[in-house]
Order: sequence, then C-alpha cells, then structure tokens
Amino acid sequence: MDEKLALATFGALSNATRLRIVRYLVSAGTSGRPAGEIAQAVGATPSRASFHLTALADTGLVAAERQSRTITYRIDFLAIGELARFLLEDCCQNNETARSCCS
Amino acid sequence: MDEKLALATFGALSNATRLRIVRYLVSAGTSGRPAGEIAQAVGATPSRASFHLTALADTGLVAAERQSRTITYRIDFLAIGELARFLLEDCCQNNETARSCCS
DNA sequence: CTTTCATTTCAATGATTCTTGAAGTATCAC
DNA sequence: GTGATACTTCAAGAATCATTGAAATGAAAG
Repeated sequence: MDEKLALATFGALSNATRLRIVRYLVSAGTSGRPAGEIAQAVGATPSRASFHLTALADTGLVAAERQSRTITYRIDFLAIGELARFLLEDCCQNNETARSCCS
Repeated sequence: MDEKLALATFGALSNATRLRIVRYLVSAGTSGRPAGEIAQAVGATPSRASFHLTALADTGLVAAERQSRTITYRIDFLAIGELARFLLEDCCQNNETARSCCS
C-alpha cells in the first residue's frame, strides 16, 4: 500500500457513517449486503449511503457488484489488513510496543 | 480505544503533513524532537507544524513536553498499536484474512 | 528590563467534505 | 410500451479543515 492510498483510506475511516458501514459489512461477512439494506442499517438516506459507499469503494475498502437491480457491497478484509500493516510496519518500523497490541 | 477516539485518530492520520510528522517522530524514537526541528524536517512553517502537532497530540498519537523554551514531541507507539488493534479486533472481528497481513 | 529565541494562538481566507432533495439511470414486471 | 424498484448522480448550501501571516506567550540571556 502506497502512502497516497493509505492517506485516503485513513480519511475514509474517519467518518462516523462510513465506519458504521464498514462494521456492518464486516458483520455481514463475505456475502456482502445490498446498498438499500446498508443505508437502512446505518440510518442514512439512500443518497447519503451511496455517497459514502462510493468513498469506501474508491479506497478499496469495499467492493461493489451489481446483480440485476441491486448492488451488493462487500468488505475487503485484505484492504483492512494492508492498512494495519502500513500502520505497524511502514509507519512504525515494526516497533515492538505498537505491534504488541494486536498479537 | 472507543469509537470516537478511533474516528479522530483516523482523521489525524489522513493528512499528508501529519503523516510525515508521525513518520519523522517514529524515526526519532523515544527521545522525540523539538517542534522547530519537526517543522523543518517536514517542510512546514512553525505555525503550520504547530497546528498539526496539536491535532496529533489531541488524539494521543504524540505527547508534548516542554523543556525551557523548546517543546519536545514524542510519538506514542502504544496509541498506534491501539489503533491497529481497533482496526483488526473491534472493526474486523479478528478476521483471519485481515490479521494475516501483519503477523 | 529589554532583547532574542522557540513556539503557539488568532483571525481571515481558501479548500475540502458532507448533507439534502431532486433528477437521472438501470433493471425488472406487467 | 408503462410503472415500479434499486440505486446513483447532481447541484446547492452547510460544515469542517487547512494555510497564512501577524500578534502573543514563555523562557532564557545580556
């Protein structure tokens, strides 16, 4: 993960609505959830949810897949892992204190 | 780490100048660096650096300590570790794919 | 006590991001 | 075809965030 993407990904996670979406999609697992259901789950209008889903998709944190009328969004666990790796390895130079938190 | 702090911390890391400061302070290790030196290292005016250092300190990513005229800023490795933990455990429910990136 | 040095704070401006509601696109069912 | 459903896009305004340069603070030194 390059620095530019890391900055954008941190930005994506710094919004309450988007973080709620991420958590909801994590709980949904690999099957994902349709946009409308996500909007309802996080208490956002369809338009607002779409705005934030697009922002998340732009960073690769979620992937979108159209199935006829519905668009399914799915969390990308690898993208989150890569962000954690960026934080601990690239940024923190593998500092032991930092790493010890999630081992 | 609660969600509110996590949001603020992601926000703190989503700015290029602040990320440069974090990386510079990581390379400085536990002794930290004075504000002026940080400003110079990241190519920011004193005022701009101060603004971003305050933002970082507000989230606990760095700690400030005054020594007579100079103010030393130090990275808090634990805070970064806690953010990584939030990401992998709280957000990702310990998903193995996410965890595998930094093990 | 004045000056200098290191740094912060302030106010103004500019830039980015978020929200809202309306209009648009795509797909299905009739 | 028309109508309904699922979702996105757009434009306008509101809110938040970043940059700048000037003024203020706090601490040492002469």
